[in-house]
Amino acid sequence: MATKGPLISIGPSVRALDPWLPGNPARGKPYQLLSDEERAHLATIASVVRFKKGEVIYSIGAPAKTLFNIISGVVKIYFATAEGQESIVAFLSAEDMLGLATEGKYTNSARALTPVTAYALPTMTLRNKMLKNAFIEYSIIAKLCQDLRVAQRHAFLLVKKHALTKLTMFLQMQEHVQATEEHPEIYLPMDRSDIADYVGLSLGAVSRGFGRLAARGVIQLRDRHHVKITDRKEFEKLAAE
Amino acid sequence: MATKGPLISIGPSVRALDPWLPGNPARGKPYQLLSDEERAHLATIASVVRFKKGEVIYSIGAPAKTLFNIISGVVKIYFATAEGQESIVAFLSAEDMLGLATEGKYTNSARALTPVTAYALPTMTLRNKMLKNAFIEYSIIAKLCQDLRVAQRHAFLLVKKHALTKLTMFLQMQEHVQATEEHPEIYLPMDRSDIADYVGLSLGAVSRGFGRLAARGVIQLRDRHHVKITDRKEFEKLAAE
DNA sequence: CGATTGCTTGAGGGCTTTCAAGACGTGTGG
DNA sequence: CCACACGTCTTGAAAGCCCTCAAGCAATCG
Repeated sequence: MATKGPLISIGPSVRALDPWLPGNPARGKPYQLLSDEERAHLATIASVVRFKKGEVIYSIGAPAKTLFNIISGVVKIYFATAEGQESIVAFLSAEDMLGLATEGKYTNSARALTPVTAYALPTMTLRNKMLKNAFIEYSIIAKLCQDLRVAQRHAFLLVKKHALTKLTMFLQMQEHVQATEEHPEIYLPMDRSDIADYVGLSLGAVSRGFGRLAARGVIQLRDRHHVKITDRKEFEKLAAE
Repeated sequence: MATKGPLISIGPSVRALDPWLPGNPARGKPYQLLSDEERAHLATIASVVRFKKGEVIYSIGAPAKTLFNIISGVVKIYFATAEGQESIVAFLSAEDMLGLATEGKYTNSARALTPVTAYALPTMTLRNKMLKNAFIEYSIIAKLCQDLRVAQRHAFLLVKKHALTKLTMFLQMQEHVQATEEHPEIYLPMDRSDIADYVGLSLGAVSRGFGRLAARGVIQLRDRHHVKITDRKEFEKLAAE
């Protein structure tokens, strides 16, 4: 975070892989698609907003006046059914965009899981900018392709039948997004209930699942939010079902 | 299909809802985002290709030299695990785009479920065109937002626990995409096995599920590929879980 | 018209879900 | 700083649903 501070302060950040260009500067890792000038340009129409832990950022159906670009913190995107059940679509963090809309209305809801700082971009201003600046658009296309792949992987996870497979795949995804390797511990900002809603299990099954993984020596739980993988071989095997 | 023929012959088609513009010419239905000139322009770099029923259109990991835009027919997009299990990501038909890639490699596989006709657009040419033409890009952004919403709805379906809920939601989605109302029958081009792979059930559970729905009088099966909803109330209730 | 593929239906087993009670942790107020 | 109270998590037992395996049946294709 601290190392990214100065970079992010330039303006909104869109980090992704180019859908079509083979090979890239960062050897397989998402990289910044916007130039410093473009980011500074976007910064002129953006404002910085903050949300407290647990605060609702926007609700499904509300007028989508704003597109958000996360600077720091973690956000969950979710659907809420009338019966109070909620299905979590994604967990987003720094450099992700949120505020997916259709015809000017948000198509899902968002809530801060930790204190969140973000750029708020007025959609209509942004839309006008985009229609004149192909580079900004291209970066958004790349990001959307990325989001689509993540969503497909999520669906792939949800199809799995065994709780341990779902959980290990979930941990894989979290580990992957926290690209800070050399840091052998995975941080889980969300609570058990959120994990359950994301992987499609009951709260109890998630709890039992972590317990079984720990008992087998596959993972180690420092506390409820910090996991370390202690048997990589078995871990990968479970994730591959 | 026949009615769309002449329109489509103009060139590639991108039909979607504008993410941010509230209200639209077609009152809530996806509409053509490209002008006739832009479509004709894209047609100059596109070629028309055909695939037989069951034919593989592209495979995961292969160089993504082509982006496809379906003219007619139905395609399934899927992941295949090493163990032969496959998870279906989406069913696509006329006016949809396929060929999602990352760094020049396809990130999933595609197969024709029916005979398919499509425009083939060379990705590198298209990429260059896009970086110069913001309107083409904007239409692709709108389409990607649409795809993302569909993917999220798919995930929402996959979380459901009961077979009947999954099946009725699936039928709802099919009914919705075949916007040809006044036509009280839903056409299912895919086989039971594909449905199973899409909704995350076993083949047997899908078969039993359709059987139970028919027995309850909720649906009526003319044959394996044609369903009619006979009890809308109960149908909606099941879909809402 | 025959053969292959896809679909239906059956029975048993396993895993997760539910429902519920108790342990843990955290945050607040005294 | 401690104690309490609330929310979160863990753990337990019974029940339900779907999965697996398998055999018989329909439908499609050559």
